[in-house]
Amino acid sequence: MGEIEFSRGINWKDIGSVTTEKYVPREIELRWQQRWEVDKLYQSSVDVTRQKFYFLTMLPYPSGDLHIGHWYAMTPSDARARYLRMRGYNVVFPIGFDAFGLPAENAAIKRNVHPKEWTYQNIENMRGQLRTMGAMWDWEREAVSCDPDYYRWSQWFFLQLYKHGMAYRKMSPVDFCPNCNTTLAREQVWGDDRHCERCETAVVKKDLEQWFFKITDYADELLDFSKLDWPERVQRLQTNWVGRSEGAHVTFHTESGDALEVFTTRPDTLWGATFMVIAPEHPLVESVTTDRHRKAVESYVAAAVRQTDIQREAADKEKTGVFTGGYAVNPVNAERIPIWIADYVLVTYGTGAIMAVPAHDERDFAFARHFGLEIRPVVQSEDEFFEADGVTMMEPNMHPGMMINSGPLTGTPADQAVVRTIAWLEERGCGKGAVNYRLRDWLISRQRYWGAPIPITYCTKCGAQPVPESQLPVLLPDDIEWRPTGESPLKYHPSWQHTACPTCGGAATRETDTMDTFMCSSWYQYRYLSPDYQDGPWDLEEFSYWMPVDTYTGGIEHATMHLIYTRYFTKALRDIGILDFDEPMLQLRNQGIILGEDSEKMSKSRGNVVAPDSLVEKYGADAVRSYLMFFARWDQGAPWSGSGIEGVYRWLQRVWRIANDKNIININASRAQAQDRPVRDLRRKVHQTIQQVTYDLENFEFNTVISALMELTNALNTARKDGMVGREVYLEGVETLLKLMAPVTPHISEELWERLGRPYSVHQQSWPVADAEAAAAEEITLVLQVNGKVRDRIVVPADISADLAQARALESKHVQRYLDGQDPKKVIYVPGRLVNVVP
RNA sequence: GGGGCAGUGGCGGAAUUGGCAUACGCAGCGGACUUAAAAUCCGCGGGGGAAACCCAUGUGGGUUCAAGUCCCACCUGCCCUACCA
Repeated sequence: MGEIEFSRGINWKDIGSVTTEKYVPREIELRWQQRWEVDKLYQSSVDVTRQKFYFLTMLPYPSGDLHIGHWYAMTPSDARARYLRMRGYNVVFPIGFDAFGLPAENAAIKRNVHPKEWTYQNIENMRGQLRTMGAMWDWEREAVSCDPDYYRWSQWFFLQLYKHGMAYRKMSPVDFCPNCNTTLAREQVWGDDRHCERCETAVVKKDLEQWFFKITDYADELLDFSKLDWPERVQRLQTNWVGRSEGAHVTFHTESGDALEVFTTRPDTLWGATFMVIAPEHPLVESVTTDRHRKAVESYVAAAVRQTDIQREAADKEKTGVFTGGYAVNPVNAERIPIWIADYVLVTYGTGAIMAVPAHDERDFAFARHFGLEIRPVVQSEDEFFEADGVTMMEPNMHPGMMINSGPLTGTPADQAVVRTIAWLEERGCGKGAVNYRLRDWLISRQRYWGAPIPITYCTKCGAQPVPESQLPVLLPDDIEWRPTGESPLKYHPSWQHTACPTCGGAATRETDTMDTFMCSSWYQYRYLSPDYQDGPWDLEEFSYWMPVDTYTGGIEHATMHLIYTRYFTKALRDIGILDFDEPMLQLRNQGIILGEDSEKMSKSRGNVVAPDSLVEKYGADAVRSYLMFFARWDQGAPWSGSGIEGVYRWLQRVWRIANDKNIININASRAQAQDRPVRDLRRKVHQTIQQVTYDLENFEFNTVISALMELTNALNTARKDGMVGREVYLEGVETLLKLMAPVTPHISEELWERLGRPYSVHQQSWPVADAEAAAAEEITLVLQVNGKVRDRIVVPADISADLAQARALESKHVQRYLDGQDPKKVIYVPGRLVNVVP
């Protein structure tokens, strides 16, 4: 190891031009981080004379360790926030923790550490790790969702929703994760095997009394993205999630007179309904079933309910079902059609009952063939020359066509079929146009301890009663035993749930379920602005100045969870009158995912996890930050490369050298001596780089920010060696480079800025403005093509006229060779780029 | 089954409005410095060919003076969704 020491010694002796010490990132980074903090450099405050900018990145969950993915999400966002600050905006860039949730409780069960202790320890640890990034967080605004000061307002919002009829309790079949021992929202159940978003265990259905928010009231409004600059992909995911479909509600009647309503998108096929199917859980199962069929029906229903969704929804599963013995009457033609029960009809969608039109629906067709039911075509497609026939048809006809066999509507052309049928139904009062959504109300009850208690009490006399606002927060008790029973541990606390009814004062019990953590993260962007405010969820002065969020960044995995909930939440608060805008976050951008070096998803079990802490230790935060911006398109992500980071580290060392080099002082004495051409070339590069970096930061194209900065560094390095540009111009270049680097690599920029003797702080400088004249090329290389193929290149003045450019092109020997002495048929001139000669 | 995104050197990627394909970097090769190595610096770098040139952006067509970029079909990979009436 002594050899290394020795080699370091040689370094300074041999390279005469280097007269300063080496770049030791950790040393300068720690020093500047402390200085910025002492100076409160990044503390933001309301200033109505300035244009505000609220820049937000999704708040982290305090898992205990800052992952490289956090860095990837946060440092480019920080760079852009810093850039906007230099552009003169009053920027707020807050941070906090989404601190309630299952992992804390699982740690408690596994390692016998209190969830609270586990969470706060992790937060403390992550605060330290976050500080190493050198981001411009305003720590004064930090909010932690498990603080009573925070969840008090989560509970308060619950009460507001409750009072306005937007929160309700209902018994319903819900998704339950047997591993996490809690119910889940529809949004937290993923994949074709219907697994828990967190632990990947297959969910089961349970009938439970649960609390819901009426997000479905906002289904249509959630489809409106006109006020938002959000990625198409997120818009599409949310649109599909809401799943709006237009059609009609049609009321059939059972023979005993019960109304049996169905939803259909194809009312025009009503005359082709040959049977009905209701879900096994449908309320009419009991009454439509005849005694003769009761036994078969009961066993089918019991089996269906026992099955998981996975089994029921297996795509290639053969259709199953059972006849009830009952019949319904088709309102359009008074026909008597049999009522079946089948699990392909879902009780949770539409009305839980369908009219089956096997001639024009794949599922109904398969079912009808399987059970030998009638198939009656009622639509004849224009391109079908054969007679539609239910006995011979091989597959249902899904194509548009003219209505046939449809009584009074026979002959209606395809483009009017649906509209006219609905009008006809409405006239007769047996149906009406309707819209149905896939979206379901947001289930917020969780049978877990580590969450905000739902502020409701149950009184034997008065029923469910909201906890009075003056009694908030309903505190979580600390002394608790964790038993994964499928019920909230709060239920087993000896005294906590017993309380007095707020209405009659009699004995009452508290709701023991806690709230979904997505409730806490639906409004954190508001609390950040005044986290210590006691008289309301926020300080109106801060709120009205900063809101809404101008730019929001985070992962796309939240498209149909957090991002849909927080939009809903804002709209609900607007309608209650608590705030006055429609959307919480105006611009959204998503980062991609970093994979391990083996191109696999990073995981401890694969052993391919990249630890940011050790990278920072080795290369410094600035190198890690710039590498994360450089190595991939930010919105796409890529596999990590351990050797790649060496490249940006080398770049920073080169910057260090060119800015520190004491020869700067001697780089030719004056502008007079400096050579005109190299001066103009260097200045052009400097101003082109300003244009490029500005454009790229505006557009979230961080990888090309770094390559542009590298190119400028290379140009400065060449200029330094050639020694032909003069001190003044060289320094203009170095200073501009440092300012352009400041958002990306805040520490080294600040250090070198100071070493150049410039006034503190580089982060308080204004963003360089490109001089368009300096950036403009004087000479351009004109590409000469014949028939679109490059044959020659000539250097011409940038402002060359079209005529002259074409003339010069035709003079070229290489062009003439292809012309064979003939006049060209056509000559195309693209100014500043090329001449294409077509012979 | 349905929908979407992507495919460019050995690798990550660039090409902003249809106009020089491969910027920037990694890895590699050659050189300088060194007793040697590391570090650093300089240079080379899609494939074929002696050269003129030819061929290359997943494959095959098309539009155009000109296509990585636009259109059609297909292949591969990834993501979302899934009996949604």
